[in-house]
Amino acid sequence: MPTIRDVAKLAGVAPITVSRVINNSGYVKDETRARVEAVIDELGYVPNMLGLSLRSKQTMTLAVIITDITNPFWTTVTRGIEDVAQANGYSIILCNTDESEEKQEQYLQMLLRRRIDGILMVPVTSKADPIKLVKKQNIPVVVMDRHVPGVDVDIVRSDTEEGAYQITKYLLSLGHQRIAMLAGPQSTSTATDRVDGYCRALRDAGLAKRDDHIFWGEFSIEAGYKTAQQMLTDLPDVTAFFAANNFIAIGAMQLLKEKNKRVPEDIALVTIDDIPPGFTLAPFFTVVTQPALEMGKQAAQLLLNRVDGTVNGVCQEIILPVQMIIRASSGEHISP
Amino acid sequence: MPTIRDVAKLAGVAPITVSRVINNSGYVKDETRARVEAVIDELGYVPNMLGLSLRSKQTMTLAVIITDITNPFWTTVTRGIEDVAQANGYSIILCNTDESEEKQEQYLQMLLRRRIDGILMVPVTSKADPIKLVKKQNIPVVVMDRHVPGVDVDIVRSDTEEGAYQITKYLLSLGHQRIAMLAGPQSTSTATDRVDGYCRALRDAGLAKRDDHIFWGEFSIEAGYKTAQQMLTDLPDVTAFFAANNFIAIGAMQLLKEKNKRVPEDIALVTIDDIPPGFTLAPFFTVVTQPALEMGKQAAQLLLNRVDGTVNGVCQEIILPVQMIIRASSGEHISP
DNA sequence: TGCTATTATGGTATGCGTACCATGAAACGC
DNA sequence: GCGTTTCATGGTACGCATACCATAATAGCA
Repeated sequence: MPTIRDVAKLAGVAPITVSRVINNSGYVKDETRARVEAVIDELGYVPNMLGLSLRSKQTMTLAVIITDITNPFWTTVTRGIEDVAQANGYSIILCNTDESEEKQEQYLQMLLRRRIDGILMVPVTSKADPIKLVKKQNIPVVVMDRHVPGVDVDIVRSDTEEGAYQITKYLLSLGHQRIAMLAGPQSTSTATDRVDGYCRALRDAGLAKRDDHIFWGEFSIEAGYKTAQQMLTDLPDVTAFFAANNFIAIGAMQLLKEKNKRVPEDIALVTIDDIPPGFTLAPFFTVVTQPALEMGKQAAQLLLNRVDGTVNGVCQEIILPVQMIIRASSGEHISP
Repeated sequence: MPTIRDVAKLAGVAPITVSRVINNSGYVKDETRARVEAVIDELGYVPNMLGLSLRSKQTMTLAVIITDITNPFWTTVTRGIEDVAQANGYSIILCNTDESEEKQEQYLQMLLRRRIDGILMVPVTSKADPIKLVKKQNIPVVVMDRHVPGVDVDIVRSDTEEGAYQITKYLLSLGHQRIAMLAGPQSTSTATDRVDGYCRALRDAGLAKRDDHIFWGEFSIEAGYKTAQQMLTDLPDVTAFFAANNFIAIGAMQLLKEKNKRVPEDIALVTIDDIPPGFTLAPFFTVVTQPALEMGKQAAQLLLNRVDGTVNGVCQEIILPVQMIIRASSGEHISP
C-alpha cells in the first residue's frame, strides 16, 4: 500500500506538498497540484489515518457501550448516535456488554488502548470505578439512560422514576391495589428508579410498599418469563404486573399466554420502553416511552461538544421527558 | 497521557523492556517485571494501539456496513458479527448506508483511511466498483445478504430466491391467482432475486408474469405504505400481497388497516424476514425467515479467516437455507 | 577453567503524516 | 529600486510501540 512518500517521490515533490494537496492547506501551485493528484490516482493512494492520529491525538472515533443491540430501544439510541457522529466525521465502535461487568471492563481497556475520542456508555452497574478510570485518562464520557453516584459525569437519560410513578398511578386509578413489579437488576439505576417511582405512587395512594411484590431480575425476555412464573405461584392474588422494560414484558406475556391467563382480563400488564410502532400490528402494551432517538442524538452531541471543547464546564444532566401511552394491556377499571 | 518511555524512565529500564512486560514476551527478571508493573499502575499507563497498528499494519478492527441498524434483521446480523469479532479480539465499526450510494462511498473512503482489517458489507447496489475499490487495497471483504456480479468476492447470504419461490407457491396453492409483488429497489440483488423467485413460481403454475403486478420500491415502512396504496388503486382485483421484506410488509399493513381492508380476509399478505419472536404478541405474518444471527456469525468468521490467512483460496459463496413459517396473514384457501 | 546456552537488557530504526521552521521566488507598494 | 507580502516548496523532527540486532551477565557443562 503506497505511502505519502511514494506519491511524493513519483510526483517529484516533498511529502509535505502531497499532504497540502490532500488537505487543501497551504500554498500549492495548480500545476503541482494536478501532478500530485494524477499520481495519487495512479497509485490508488489512500492516506493512512494512523500516522495522523498518532500525532494529532485524535482518532475521530467514539465508542458506544450498550447492553444489547438486539433490544430495539438501544438500536434506536445507537442510530441516533451514529447519525450525529457521521455528520461530524466521527465513526463509532459498537460494544455489547450484556450487562456483564467483565465484558464492560474488557471493552473499556480495549477502547483506552485505541485512544478513542469519547465514550457513550450505559454502565452495567452503578459503581463509579469504571467511569473514574476513563475520566482519569481524560477521555470524555457521557452516561446514557442510567446514573452513577460518586462521579462527576455528563448524563443523558429520561425521567424514568416519573414514568414509573405515572404508570403505577394509572394502574391504581383503575382500581388495582395489588401490583407486582417485575424489576430489572438492582445494580442499575434504571431498575431502582423505576421501583422508586412505583413505590412513590403506592405511597401517594396510601398503600404500604410490600417488598414481596418486587422481584429483581434482569432486563431480558427470559428473566421476564421466569419472574412472571414465580409471581403467579407466589402471589396468586395480584391483579397487575408492572414490567420494568419491554423485554421483561414480552417474557411475562409469553408466560401468561402459556398459562392461559388473559391480559388484561385476568392480569393487567404495563411496561416501560415501547416496541417500535409497526413491529406490532396492533400496539397492545400500555407503556411509558422514552425518546430513544433523541437520547442518542443529544448524548452524541454533548459528547462531541466535550471532545472539541465547545462545552467544558461542570457536568450536565439532561433529563428527557417520558410519555405514557394507554393501550389495551392495562384494561378497564376493575372492581376491587 | 503517559507513554511507554515515561514508564521506562521511571522504572529505570528501556522502553523495550516495558514492552516485554506488557506483552509477556522475551526475558524479564521477576524483580524488573514487578518494578515496571508498579510504575504502570502508578502512572495509569495504557498502551497506545496506534503506534503498534502503524507498524504491524493491523488495526484489529472490522467494519460493518449495513443499510439500517433499525431493522431487527440487521440488528441480529450485527449482533452475530460483534459476538464473533469480540471473541477474537476485534472491534467493529458500525455504518448505516440507508441504501445511499453516496453514504456508502463516504464510509468506504473513511474505512480505507482507517486501515481496518476487513469489511462486512451489504452493498447498496449490484455495482462491482465499490467492492473492486476495496479489494484493490487488499482489504478482505465479505458481502452479506446480496450478491454482486463481476467481482470475485466472498458472499454469505440466504437462498432468498428459493424463499420467494416457496412462499409464492404457497399463495398459489391457496388459490391466489393475482398476487402483487411489493418489491425492493431494483438495484439490489435481494430485491431482484425475490422477484425472480416469485416469477418462477408463477411460471411453474402456468401463469404469465405480469409486469404491472410488480412494484419496485424501497425496503422501508414508508415505501411499503405508499406502494400498497398505489396497488389498491391500480389493481383492485389483486387477492394477495407479497412484500419483499418485513418493513415493506409493516408499511403495507398500516395502509390496509387504514383502508379497512382485512388481512387475510380481503387481502392475504406474506413477506420475507421475520420480526423477532416476542416483538409481536401473536406472530401474524406468514413469512420466509433467514437465519440472521447465523449469517452474521458465518460472515464474520469467514472474514476473520481471510484476515488471518487461514483461508486464502478462491472466494466462497455460502448460501444459508431459509424457512417458511405459515401463520394467519396468508389466510385459508380461497375460491377463485 | 574455558566455552556454549540461557537469561536479561538496551540501542537504533521503522511505520506514516504533519507541525514547525526555513528558504527562495515572485508580486506588490511607494 | 528596495523593502515587504504573498506564494511555493522543502528539511527535520515528532508521536508511539516494537522488530532486529547487539551486548552483557549468569548458568551449565565438559
